[in-house]
Amino acid sequence: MNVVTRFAPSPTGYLHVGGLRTALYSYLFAKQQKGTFILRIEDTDQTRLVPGAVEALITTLTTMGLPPDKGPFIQSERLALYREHTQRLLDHGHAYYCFCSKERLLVLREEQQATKSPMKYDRACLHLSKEDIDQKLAENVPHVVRLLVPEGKTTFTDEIRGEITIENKEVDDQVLLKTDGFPTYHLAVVVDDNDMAVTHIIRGDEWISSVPKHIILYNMFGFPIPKFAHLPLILNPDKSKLSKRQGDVAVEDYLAKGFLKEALINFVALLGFNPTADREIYTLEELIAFFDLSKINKSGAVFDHDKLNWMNGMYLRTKTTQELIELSKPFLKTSNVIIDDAFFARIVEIEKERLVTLQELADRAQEYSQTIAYDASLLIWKKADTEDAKMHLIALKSVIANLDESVFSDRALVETAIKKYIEEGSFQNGNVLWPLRAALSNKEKSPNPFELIWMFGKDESLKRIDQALSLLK
RNA sequence: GGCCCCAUCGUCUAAUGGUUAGGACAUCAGGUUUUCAUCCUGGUAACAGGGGUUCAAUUCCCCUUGGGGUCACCA
Repeated sequence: MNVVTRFAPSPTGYLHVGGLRTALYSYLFAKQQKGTFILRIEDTDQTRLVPGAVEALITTLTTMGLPPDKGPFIQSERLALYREHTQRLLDHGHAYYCFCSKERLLVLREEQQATKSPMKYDRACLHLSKEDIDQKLAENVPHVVRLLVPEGKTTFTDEIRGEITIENKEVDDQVLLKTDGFPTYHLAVVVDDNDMAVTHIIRGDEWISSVPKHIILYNMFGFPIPKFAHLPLILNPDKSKLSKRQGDVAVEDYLAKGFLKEALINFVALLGFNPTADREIYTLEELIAFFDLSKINKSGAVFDHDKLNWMNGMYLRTKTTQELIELSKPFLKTSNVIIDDAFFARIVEIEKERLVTLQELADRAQEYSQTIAYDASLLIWKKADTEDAKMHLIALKSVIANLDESVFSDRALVETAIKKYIEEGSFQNGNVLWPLRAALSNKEKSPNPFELIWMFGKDESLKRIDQALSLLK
């Protein structure tokens, strides 16, 4: 049997990280089984249309390396299909018209809440006479079509959780077709998954309780029932369902902050699944090879930003300088950093190993291309004094001024030259290197002075030392 | 509240009817180093509780507790 999975988000305008993982797992499984990965847009709620959302979704999915094999199928373009199926249900008495107003439903719900009885539709419209119904229909009274949930219970086997049974009396007579003629999720999802021959429904845990409605529909239509795999939720640090209120949830936001798609994919893949338990870093290809629905965890996973940061740093460090330059271009642009290519290349080379995101590269570029305001006290090493710092900086000025340009081709050569000065004078490293580094960076923490000299070049280095010296009176 | 689901270090997780319960992130302490980062070494840290079953339970069963999800003409 040809495996078909689908990712079926509603078009909210961005891709939620939970959605990313759902899409990823669906993609991994389809690829591993040599099957088909479908994208379907669930836009049956006309009150929540977001312009451009479909395009944004496809763009993000594609840049994340998860392009669908088929689709996008747009539910709002398939209304006839849903109506047709609704009619079938009506004809067989599996569904019924409901003319109840929203006000009545609201009152009903409040009553049920007050009396602590089950929150279900009371089937007031189920026993309407044929004449009544025809008349209301003829008068265009607003109405919906509801599923007539049969008695009994519904059992299904989830690929991740095993057998689950829910009493049908717990299931509401779900609205299938809304007043506006659009289907609800429950109708559309069943009709479409069948129509598209989806074999494995991989989706979030929050859908588990509505599976009975779907199974009931599958049975009423006589459709074969697909496999279900409900993924554990991705959680906030407080263990609630990952939400906007507690940080970024949009994949686009992470991308914009300078997280790499590889890191995001890798990180999210490990939320609820552990391919081999002997390492943390996996390529997409490896994930495809190792993916196993039965090995997915049952419990929710907290989204740990610290680990994402670490992982992004790991991926960043595997990139070549040239790759990092390319990757950081959009960040330089949005941060309005104009910088010389060769200078930026050196910044990348040096900052590479202390990077967490690409945005930081743009930040560093900005800092290093600005003239700095000095904090004179920073120039003095804790074990030395002003006179000492001044003496060394003056001496170093001439050391650097006399360096051949060829020395600047290699960080190690710069280091050798400076170290030679230290050796010949039998100085302490700190006496020389601290003021030098501080003069160049005016930062308490920074790359070492050799790297800074190499990065800034002779002129800028001398200029910065001069500036520092002018403060040491 | 009804129903459903879940339960190993702070977090992500591995393993097993008999193990010193392993790894990673975070954290702490050392080493390297002028500082930071990297890197190296080491440490702290978990089987929610109670009953069973068993020669033996973290592992299997039950209960409790805790957490989560869901109860829309939203998905």
